[in-house]
Amino acid sequence: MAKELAKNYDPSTFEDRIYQQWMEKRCFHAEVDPKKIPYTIVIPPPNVTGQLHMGHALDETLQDILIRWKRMSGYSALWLPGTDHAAIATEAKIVEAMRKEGVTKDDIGRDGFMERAWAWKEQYAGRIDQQLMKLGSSCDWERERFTMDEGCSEAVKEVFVKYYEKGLIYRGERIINWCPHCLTSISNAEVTYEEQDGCFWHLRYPFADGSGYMELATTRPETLLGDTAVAVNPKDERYAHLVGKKLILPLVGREIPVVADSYVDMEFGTGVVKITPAHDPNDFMVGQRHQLPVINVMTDDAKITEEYPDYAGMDRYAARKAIVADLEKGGFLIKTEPHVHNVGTCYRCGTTVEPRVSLQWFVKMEELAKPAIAAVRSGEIKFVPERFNKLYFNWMEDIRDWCISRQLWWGHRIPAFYCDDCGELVVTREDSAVCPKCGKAMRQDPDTLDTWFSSALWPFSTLGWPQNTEDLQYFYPTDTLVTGYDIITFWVSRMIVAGLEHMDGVAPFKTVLIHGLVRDAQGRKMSKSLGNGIDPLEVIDNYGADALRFMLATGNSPGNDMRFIDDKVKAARNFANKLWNASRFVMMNLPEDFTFTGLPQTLRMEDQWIVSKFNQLAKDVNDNLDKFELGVASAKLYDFIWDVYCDWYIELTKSRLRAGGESQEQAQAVLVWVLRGMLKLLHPFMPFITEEIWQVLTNDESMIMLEDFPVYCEENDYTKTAEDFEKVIAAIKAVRTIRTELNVPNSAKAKLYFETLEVELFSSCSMFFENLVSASELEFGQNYQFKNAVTAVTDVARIFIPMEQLVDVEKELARLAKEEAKVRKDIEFVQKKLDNPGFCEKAPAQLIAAEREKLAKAEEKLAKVLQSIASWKQ
RNA sequence: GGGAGCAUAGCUCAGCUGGGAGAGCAUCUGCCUUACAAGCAGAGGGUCACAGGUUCGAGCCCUGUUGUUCCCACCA
Repeated sequence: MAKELAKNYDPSTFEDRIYQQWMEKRCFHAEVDPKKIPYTIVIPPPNVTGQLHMGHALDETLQDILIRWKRMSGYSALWLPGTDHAAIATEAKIVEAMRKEGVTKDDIGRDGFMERAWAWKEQYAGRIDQQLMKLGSSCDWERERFTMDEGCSEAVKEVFVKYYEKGLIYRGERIINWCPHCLTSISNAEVTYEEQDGCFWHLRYPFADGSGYMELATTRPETLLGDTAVAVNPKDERYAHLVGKKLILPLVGREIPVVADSYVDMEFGTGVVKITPAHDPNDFMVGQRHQLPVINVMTDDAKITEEYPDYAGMDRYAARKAIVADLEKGGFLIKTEPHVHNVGTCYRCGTTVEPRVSLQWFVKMEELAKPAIAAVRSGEIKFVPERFNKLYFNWMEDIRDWCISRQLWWGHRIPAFYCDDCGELVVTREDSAVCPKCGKAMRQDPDTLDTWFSSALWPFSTLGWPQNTEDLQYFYPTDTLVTGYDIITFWVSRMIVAGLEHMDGVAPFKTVLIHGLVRDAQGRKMSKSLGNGIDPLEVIDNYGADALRFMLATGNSPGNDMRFIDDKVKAARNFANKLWNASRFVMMNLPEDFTFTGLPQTLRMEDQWIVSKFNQLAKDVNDNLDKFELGVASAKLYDFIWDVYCDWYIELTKSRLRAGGESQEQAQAVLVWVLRGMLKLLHPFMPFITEEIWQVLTNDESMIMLEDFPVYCEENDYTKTAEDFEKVIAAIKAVRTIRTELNVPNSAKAKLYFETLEVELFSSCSMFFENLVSASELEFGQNYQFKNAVTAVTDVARIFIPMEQLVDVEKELARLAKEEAKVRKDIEFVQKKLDNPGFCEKAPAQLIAAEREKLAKAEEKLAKVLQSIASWKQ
């Protein structure tokens, strides 16, 4: 062989080189694998919160495994990378433009905005690229450049205008969280709730007709100024007769109605709620349902407006005091009691958030959601695992209109223009607009769109839509989406909606593979504030990309969270090391001029056994990948490579490799055949090491990445021989156990005496007993009578190992007694089952037959054990 | 308050449509057996959270309980 594997497995010596080769040979590009059957995979956008480094590694790994598998299986696999590469690019462009115009962060009024934006651009995006590379992700780089193009913005404008023209987008009032200190709106995620001590003021609101009053309680008496109704539950019999009556609002004197709304909790307080649509999100919704006026009583900095001279200019807390005092004076206050409640505060300055009505853009979701629900219900789109359907349906069936405007400085700007003179509104694809009424230049809406608005378009916007490109026609719909369950509602559902709406009712993908989150060793979410995030690049430096990939793919099931535990990566690295050394062993035992020509014409029993086992493995791996059971597939590979190939087959061939002649050549060919197959099956999971070994092993221009993926094939099925050979393995194990238990050193050879009907089988395998259990010789006979021999018993054989000097009679009898008890327990168990008439009547015939066979075997074994015991007692 | 997940060996987790509980790590015992001590050969270790139910048969299906995590909505 011209090349050799290094003595030690050190991924850092070849991972970068291998990746460069993939790039140079353009393995990631479509032309390598002509468009036969499209198979595209989607990747989720990197979340801008920037906490999911390891989450990314998981996404990328799972996708890449599927892609490599599909590609090797003869499909054209393509990975369209994340949208927010585009978002990040957009952000950076905006920042750049602002810099040019001399806009500073003071002008923007946002903490560290510039810094953050640039940090993302320069570090975050860059790190993602680095990570993709180090993980060996088979991303199509040319396509990625495309997503970073302006095409996305065009798609966004197109969709916005289309929705608007169809009446699916509207501008409306909505309650948002407003920070009176920072003078900005803040998103729900930026509100932190904390428990605060407050009061519960019980008030009475008199009826307009003077017929008494209604009692209610509030924690925010100052909002009374904006009350426009009082609500009770429609089922509440206490108040049913009062619905529709008018009340006089204390201190203000305004007439307000009593309305019935199911939002009211009958059990809580008096069951009566004052409704202040302008200053409470729930009240706002009640107000909408009952067409109540919205009366804003506060200014931007949370002071009472001019409309209420008595309190004008007072801070909300000062106003609260004044109003409570006035209520008491007027006899409207019944009582005050202490009350602890959750109050939203601004995460930045800690100021209590004031809900505030403002004009926002919305997408009407109800109609759009219907086909999206149907697509999942009909099975056109499948969630894996299926239980995530529920999450999706819960969200979609209870959907609210989607507020898409954000008061942020980055992102796609809303393509709406206002005329400052006449108030005219124009929505257009153009970058500027002139007022159609007064001909003046119009002002663009300063708000930007929710990130998910553009992300929702991702499956087609990245393919060139709204142009009807060749790529779009060919690659839409994509095939599989791989993402975490935490963004099903944000992203997945909206992609489905947008896909159906804009692509003639064709859903954007067929399968959504949902994975869990990667948590830290204590099971906590990785987060910046906790500082418990683990950097995948560091892990790769320590253990190699293959180890990280394998660890992420194995040992967990779809949709469940996993903990990141260093020892698990170490175990994966050890596995890689095992494969490395096994490969090295095989290559060391090949002649200089070895050429691989497939399996030899004739196969010995152990060859048929391994070939048959491998055949089954190929089937299992494919089947499980088909079901997206990546964890099962990788576990099967692990077991086969470590236990079957390394610990058994290689050991079995060692003597043949020394023997020379035909047997040696056969063994070499089979070793290489199985090794090549294993490497291919493992390649999606551990791309670097398999590629490196492959190239050294084949020593030609081929790349494993472009090889065909092994599949089950009929002619490699030797189930019968394999079963026979398992009997030999069982016997070897039995002898081994005994020798180890008795602490017999390997150097102590002993003759083995077999009592069995399978003389031919065992005698043909005598070599294995010599090599693996230090047998000096095998002898076959009947009714052996040994005074000082231990007995290894299997279903089909009794094997005597005479070693007088080493054997303690008492101990051996104890051991045999234990064995007897075990077998008897087995027999009893099966017997009980077979004695049960219900079992025999109702269980499948196949199972009953299997149980009978089991019983027969156990009884045979028992007889053998008893025989041994008897011989000792003589 | 609504919904969902999880509960299996000391630890981390598998266990696919119900047919005698598995892996890795850790522990114990032997091995430097010429690919591998990041290894080899063995061993011990589980009332599958608890209580009922369905079934010939339940870790798996149903009901309830407890603990735990997450998502959504948040109490005037």
